[in-house]
Amino acid sequence: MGKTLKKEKDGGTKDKILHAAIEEFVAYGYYGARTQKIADRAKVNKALLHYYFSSKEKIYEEALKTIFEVIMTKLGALTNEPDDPVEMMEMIIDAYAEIFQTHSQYLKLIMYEVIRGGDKLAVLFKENLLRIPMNPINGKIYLYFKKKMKEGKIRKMNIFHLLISLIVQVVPVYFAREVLGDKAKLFGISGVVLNTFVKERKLVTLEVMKNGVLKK
Amino acid sequence: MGKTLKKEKDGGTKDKILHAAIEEFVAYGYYGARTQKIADRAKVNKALLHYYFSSKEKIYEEALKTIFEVIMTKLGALTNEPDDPVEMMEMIIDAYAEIFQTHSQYLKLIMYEVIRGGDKLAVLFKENLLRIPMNPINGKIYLYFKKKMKEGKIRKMNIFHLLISLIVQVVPVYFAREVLGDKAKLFGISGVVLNTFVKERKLVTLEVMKNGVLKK
DNA sequence: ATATAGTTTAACCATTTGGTTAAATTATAC
DNA sequence: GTATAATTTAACCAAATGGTTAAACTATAT
Repeated sequence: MGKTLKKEKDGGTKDKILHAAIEEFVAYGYYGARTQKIADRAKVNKALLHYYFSSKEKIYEEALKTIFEVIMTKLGALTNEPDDPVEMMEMIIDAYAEIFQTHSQYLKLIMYEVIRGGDKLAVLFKENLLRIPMNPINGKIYLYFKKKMKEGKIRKMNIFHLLISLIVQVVPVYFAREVLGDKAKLFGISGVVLNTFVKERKLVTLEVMKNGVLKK
Repeated sequence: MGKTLKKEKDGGTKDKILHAAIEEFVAYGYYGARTQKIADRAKVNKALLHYYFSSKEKIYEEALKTIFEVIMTKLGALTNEPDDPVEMMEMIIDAYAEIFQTHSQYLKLIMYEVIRGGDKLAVLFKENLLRIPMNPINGKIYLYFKKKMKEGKIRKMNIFHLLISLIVQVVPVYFAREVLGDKAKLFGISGVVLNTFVKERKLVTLEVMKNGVLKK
C-alpha cells in the first residue's frame, strides 16, 4: 500500500521533512546541520527522518535533487526566441534574477555543494544533461546563440564563453546581495543603494555584452 | 618571556597548527573540521590547539586572517600603471590567476565563509578597507580606472561595475577548475581541454571588456 | 468490529566531539 | 646546578550526535 490519502492530500510528512532539511542545510551546510534540528523544523520526531530517508546523507541528496528540479524547471520555461540576441540575453538574466529572488537560499546550498567538491551535483548534472538549456546537444539557449552566430549577428566565439560571460556578470551580485546584503551597512551602503546597484548590473551587463559580443 | 629561540627559528608550533587548520577547514568547512584532525595534521597533541588558540572558532578566525593577508599582499603588489587600460585589466586578471594558481584552496575557504554569511570576512574587510586596491578612497586600481575614465579612454560608468565585470568573468572559472576540475571527465572534458578553456577565458574576457567598456 | 499496514513516538545507544587538567618534559635565566 | 617558565602530553569529561527499536497510534481493508 502506497501513501495514504491523508498524506497525498496535504503533501505529506516526507515533504515537510525535506523542506525543513533544505532550510537547515542552507543555514549550516551538511556537517553543521543537525538531524534533531531538522526534525524540530519539520515538527516531527527525529526517528521519522530515518523512516522516510535512510540517513542524513540521503536527506541531503534528496534536498539537492529538489533544488535542482526547481531551477531546471524555471530555466526550462525559457521558450521564446527573439530575433534580437540582446533581448535573449535579457530574458536569461531575468530568468536567473527571478530564480534567485524567489529561491535565494537555494544558490547558497548549491555553492556549498560546489565547494564540497560537487560530487552530488555532478551526478545530478550528468543524469539531467539534456534538460539543461545550455547543453550543446539539444539545449535551446545554446542552439539559439549558435544560430545567431551563423547568421552573423554575433562574433565567432565559443558559445560557452558567451554564456559564462553573460551569467557570471549578474549571478554573483544577486548571490552576494542575498548572502552578504546585511554586511553592506558596515561599509555605509544602504539597502536602497545596494538594490540600485544590482539593478544597474543588469543594464551594464547587457551594455558590455552588446558592445563586447555582437557584431557591428 | 616570549617565544623561545627554538620556536622563533622553525616558525613555531603555532604556525604548524594554523596551516594544518587551514587544510582541514578548506576540506571540511568550520563545522566539518575536527580538532583532533587538525592536531593530527600538525602532528601535535590536541590540547596544544587550546594552549595557543582559545577555541576552534579562534583557530578559524586566525586561519581566515592568514589567508586574507596572503591575498592582500599579492593584490597590493600590483603597482604598474600602463597607459593602456586593457593592459591594466590583463595585469589584474594575471594577478588573480596567480593567486588562485598558487593558493587555490584559499578561495574555497573564502567562498565557504561567504556562504556562512561572511561575518568574519566583513570584519576583516572593514579593518583593512584602505589596503584593498579597489577601495574608492585610495585604492590604486580604482583610482587608475577613474583617471582613465576622465581621460576619455573608458565609457562613463560606475567603476565598481567595470571591476566586477572584469573579475567575475575570470575568477569563477579558475575557482570551478580547481574545485570541480576532476568532475569534468564525467562530461567528456579532458584536463587539457579544460585548461585550454580557462586560458581562452582570459582572452575572451579582455576582448569583451575591450569592446564592451573602452571608448572608441 | 477486527486485522493489518503505515506512521509516529519516547527512550535509548555507541560513538564522537570540543575542551580541560595534572603531570611530565624541555627551554631558559641566573 | 637549580629554579622557573613555556611547552607538551595522556587521560579524562560532559554534551552532542546520528541512528535504532519496541511500542503506541492512526489509517485502511474486509
